[in-house]
Amino acid sequence: MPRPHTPFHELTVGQVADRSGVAISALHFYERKGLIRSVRTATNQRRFSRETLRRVAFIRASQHVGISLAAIRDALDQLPSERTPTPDDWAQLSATWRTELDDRIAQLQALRDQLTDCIGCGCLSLRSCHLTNPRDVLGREGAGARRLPHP
Amino acid sequence: MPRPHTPFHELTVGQVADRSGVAISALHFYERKGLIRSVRTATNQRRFSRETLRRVAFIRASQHVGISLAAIRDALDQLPSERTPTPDDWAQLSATWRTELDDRIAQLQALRDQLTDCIGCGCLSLRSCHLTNPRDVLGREGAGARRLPHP
DNA sequence: GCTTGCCCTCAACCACGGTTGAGCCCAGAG
DNA sequence: CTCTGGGCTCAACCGTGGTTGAGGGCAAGC
Repeated sequence: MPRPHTPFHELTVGQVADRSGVAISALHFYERKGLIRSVRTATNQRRFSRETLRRVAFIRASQHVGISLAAIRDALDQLPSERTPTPDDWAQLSATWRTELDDRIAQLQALRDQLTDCIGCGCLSLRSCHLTNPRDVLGREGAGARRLPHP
Repeated sequence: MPRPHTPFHELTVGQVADRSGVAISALHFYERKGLIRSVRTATNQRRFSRETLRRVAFIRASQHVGISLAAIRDALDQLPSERTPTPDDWAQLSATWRTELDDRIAQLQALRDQLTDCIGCGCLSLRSCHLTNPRDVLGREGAGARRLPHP
C-alpha cells in the first residue's frame, strides 16, 4: 500500500478527506469552485496545506447552517491569500459571519414566536396576520432555486 | 378580460398567485408535490379553497428558514384532510414545528458562539477544537445535495 | 513484471426547487 | 367570429451541491 510521497507539512486529497470527513469528490468540487487551493506534485497530484483542514471545517460548519458555497467562498476570499491566516484574520472573518448568524437567528425566532402568537390569538383566520400575508415579512424574492436568502 | 367563473369561496390559480406572491408555476409544482390540493371545474381548471392561502403562507415561511418541501409536506399531512383545519389543528402542527425551530436556533447559536470562542481562546490552531474537528458536532451526513439537515 | 492502492480528468448523472416555452382549450367582449 | 386573457399539460432547462464511472498514470511490494 504505497503512501504517496508527502512532505510532512502537506496532505494528499485522501488524507484531507479522512481527517475532515468530506468525500474526495467534494474536495475536488470545492477546489473547482475556489473554496480551497492546492499545489501539484511533479506527477500532478494535489497537495494541501494543513490550513486546508481549517478551511474545510469552516465550510462544513457554515454550510450546515444553510449558507451557500458562493457566500462561503466570498467570505474565505477575505483571508490573506499568500501568508497563513492568523487568528486575527479568522477573527475578522468571524465578525462578519456573526452578524449574518445573528440575523438568521432573529429570523428563526421571529417565525417561531409568530407561529405561537398566531395560534394563541387565533389570528390564523385573519388575512392581516403576518403569517398568512407573509410579504410583509419575507419581501419579494427573485427567481431560481433557493432555500435560504443569500447573505 | 374574462374573469373565470368563480364561486365566491373558491380561488383560481392566478388569484392564489396574486394574493400569496407565489408564481403560478410554483403553485402547480406544490400541487404536484402534494403540498396543496385543488378541485377541478367542468373545464378542468383548478379551484383552491381560501385555506390554501394559509397553507402557501406556511410553506413559504417554513421554506424561508431552510426547511425542505418534503418536510413541509409531511407536516401539512398532519392536518385533517377532509374538514377545514381548526386553530387547534394548526396549533398541533406548530407545536412540532416549534421544537424543530428551537433545534435550529440552538445550532445556529452554537456555531456563532463557537466561532467567537474559538477566536477568543486562540484554539483555531488546535485540532481538538469543535470547529476544526466538526464531526463531534455535526455528525456524519449522507449523500446527495443538501444545504441543511432535514428534520 | 504484475498487482495493488492511490491519484488524475472528464463527462454523465442525481435530487431539489422551481421557470420557461410550445401547443392547446375555453369564455367573454368587440 | 375573431381576438384576448385567463387556464391547461408536458417536456426541457436552470443553478446548487455534489456522486459515479470510465479510462488512465505512477510507485511500492511480491
